[in-house]
Amino acid sequence: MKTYFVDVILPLAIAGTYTYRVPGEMNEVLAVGKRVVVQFGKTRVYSAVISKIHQTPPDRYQAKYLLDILDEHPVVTSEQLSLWDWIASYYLCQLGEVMQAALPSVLKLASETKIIAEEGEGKDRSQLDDREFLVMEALDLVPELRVNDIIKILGQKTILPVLKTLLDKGFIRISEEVVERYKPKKKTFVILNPIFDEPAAKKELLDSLERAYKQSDAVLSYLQMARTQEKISKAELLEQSACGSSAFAALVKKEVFILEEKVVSRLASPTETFLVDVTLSGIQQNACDDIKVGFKKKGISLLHGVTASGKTEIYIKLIQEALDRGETALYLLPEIALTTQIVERLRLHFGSAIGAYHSRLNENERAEIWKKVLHGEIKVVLGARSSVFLPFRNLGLVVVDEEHEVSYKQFDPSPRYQARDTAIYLGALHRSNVLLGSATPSLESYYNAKAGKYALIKLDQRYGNANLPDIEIVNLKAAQASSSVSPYFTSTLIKGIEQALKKKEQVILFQNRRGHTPMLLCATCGYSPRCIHCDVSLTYHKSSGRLHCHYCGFKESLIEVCPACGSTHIESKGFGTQRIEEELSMLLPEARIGRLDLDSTRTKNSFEKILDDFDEQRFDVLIGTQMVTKGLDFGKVSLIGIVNADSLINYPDFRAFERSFSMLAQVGGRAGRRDVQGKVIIQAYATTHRILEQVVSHDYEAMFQTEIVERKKFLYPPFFRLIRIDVKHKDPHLAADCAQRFARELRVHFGEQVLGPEPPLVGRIRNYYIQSILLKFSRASVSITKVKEVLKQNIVRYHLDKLNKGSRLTVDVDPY
DNA sequence: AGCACGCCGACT
DNA sequence: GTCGGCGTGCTC
Repeated sequence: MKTYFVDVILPLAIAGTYTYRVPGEMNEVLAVGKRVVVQFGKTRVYSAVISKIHQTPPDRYQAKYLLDILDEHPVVTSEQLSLWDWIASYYLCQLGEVMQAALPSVLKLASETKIIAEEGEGKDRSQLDDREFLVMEALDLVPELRVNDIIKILGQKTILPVLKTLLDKGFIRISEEVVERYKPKKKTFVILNPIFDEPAAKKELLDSLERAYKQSDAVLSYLQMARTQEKISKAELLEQSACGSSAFAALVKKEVFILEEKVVSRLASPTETFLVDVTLSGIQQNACDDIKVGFKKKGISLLHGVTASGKTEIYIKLIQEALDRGETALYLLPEIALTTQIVERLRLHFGSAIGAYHSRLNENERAEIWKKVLHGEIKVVLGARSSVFLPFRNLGLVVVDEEHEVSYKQFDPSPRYQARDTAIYLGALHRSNVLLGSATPSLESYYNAKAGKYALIKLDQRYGNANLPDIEIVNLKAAQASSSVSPYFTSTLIKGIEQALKKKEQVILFQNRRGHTPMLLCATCGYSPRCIHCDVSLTYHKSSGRLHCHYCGFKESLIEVCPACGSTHIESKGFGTQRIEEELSMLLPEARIGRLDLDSTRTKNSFEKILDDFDEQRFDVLIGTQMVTKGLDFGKVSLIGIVNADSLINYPDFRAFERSFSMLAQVGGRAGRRDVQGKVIIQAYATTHRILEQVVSHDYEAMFQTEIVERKKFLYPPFFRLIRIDVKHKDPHLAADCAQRFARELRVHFGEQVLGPEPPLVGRIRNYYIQSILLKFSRASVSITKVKEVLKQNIVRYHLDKLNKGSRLTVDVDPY
């Protein structure tokens, strides 16, 4: 018999794979992509994924045996394993971290250590001490104990020495059991015993129940329900009839009803496929044809279509065509754009073939989607960032909508992957077509398209010929004048809101800052309250009446008196959505106002609730952060107000102008859909800023041309690749020392391409001081694979150096 | 990531 | 003295 070994990926942030020996009896069922149970270290048991099967025994150590194989069929496909490999090497992270991000945690398993009394009665317990005796006594009562139970019994935390001696003396046994946490949801269904099928038998039954009112009602309700539905669940029947659970139990005992347990789906019951044919307008059809030509020529097409130009219909058409060819499709959207609106719209076309995958699903729902995609029951995935990790088969089309969205980049935790770029790689793996879509493409993608890497398709007419909104810029200086009613609102914006309300139209106000007052400042000494864990000033939140840190969540009560100088003269600087809401309700008391930001959408369905209420005009003005910019389609919005555009433009980041343009263009696009001519009012101090001018003239091309020149001049993407390395330490000096040393080390290889270290904008988060090193490599002249190889070696060496202990390194490839 | 091992302060 | 604190190093 052959002896096999397997390399497995563990769900840990550990370098490389680990090799285990396969017990002969498992040889037959071995397969790459199956989950296995392995012991790792002395006590821990994990579920790992087989990445390779071979016959080479490791020479440096004795491999442990696999404990078990969990799956009958692989749950991870070979394409997924290739994708994991690519992510780990491209984004410089561990395979195990990718696995963590990819697999729903239900498919990873929990190990539970159980303690069982060793067989063999009558052992002499007199040699045991009190603690050991207590454990044994507890084991007399229950067959097994878990570590946590023993901690409770003994009332102390370190119980392992106790267990160890018990183990050595042969009193107990330890069983590591891996528990599969995914439990299919089961429902109990009721069937009337077939012996009552005949009408005569039914009558007899009901007669016999004449005196049992509740029981007869249950039967009658059942018969009525059976007319309209195929299956009747116990819960439904009990709800419909006057029958209580004891009366019901009696019927079951008499075998009038027969119970049946069935596995049901946790996912909302899908409506059947409608197969509504999408009819595209002539312009849409042309774009669609061009996209397909682009697929043939380049494999990737970029659809640059202005807001409301009907991109979604084109996506639906292309997805339908992929399905007709027997292929599957992935439709990626940013998290906040994934509303029930869009899911329902696609469900109308694709019925049960569609599955939505996003952060609001619970773990069991995720696992269910995973399995359905794997088995081909779901053919279209509509999902956020992490849906690139699903086990697609025969993937024919990948659509990345709003491809410019920065939220496609995961920042924390590792893997710090860019889902758009990962989707492109995924597409290449499956040889599927990739379509990127946006009203304001990222400079990177647009540059790639212009350079001939992607096909470029434009759609510059709004659907149904709706006009582009009229954009006006007003100077905030006017609001600062003494005669003004408010420092935040110009009279132009206030009048605009009043007019819209008069016409029963709706208004969206955009302020890219949550909270109430971002900064409090003592007018006497200049003191401002800061977070005790991070280097940021605290934001006042009116709802809680406290000061919040937006980085670590720290909260502190509001100060009335300056703790530094005792002055009571404390001024507020800056303003967030809460302040705008407050101010507006004073200026226009009759307006009904709603707010959409991270704070108002904390609870499960609040996001959808606010949007629904707004859509049904239960309030007139929606104030929000960038959440309001995403793919929402409200027919009655005629005015969009940007409360302060400077805060966007002045953000210290090389993408600030690009991001400002797309945000403003996107918010603006919410105005005047369908039949209303939209208006956008932008308030700013820097009214002549070129970005604002480009927004007014809806001139993406001009924005692209000016920005791309800057990017080239200052060595930024798309011409240069960036890698950001953060060195973190609890001690500020050691953070600086470690970073300096590492930068010096890197300069040996990369010279001038290494910038820094320097403290980032927020120099301390959660009590860790940060120093950033930035690497810039020319795309044209540097092999990034080689760079990453060298970088990897240096990172390994960094961790070996004793001088660096206590510090942490994070690497962010293509940072945003 | 855990968890053992090891070395140090503060209490039954 | 031991308990339990955290720092360090290893896991096929």
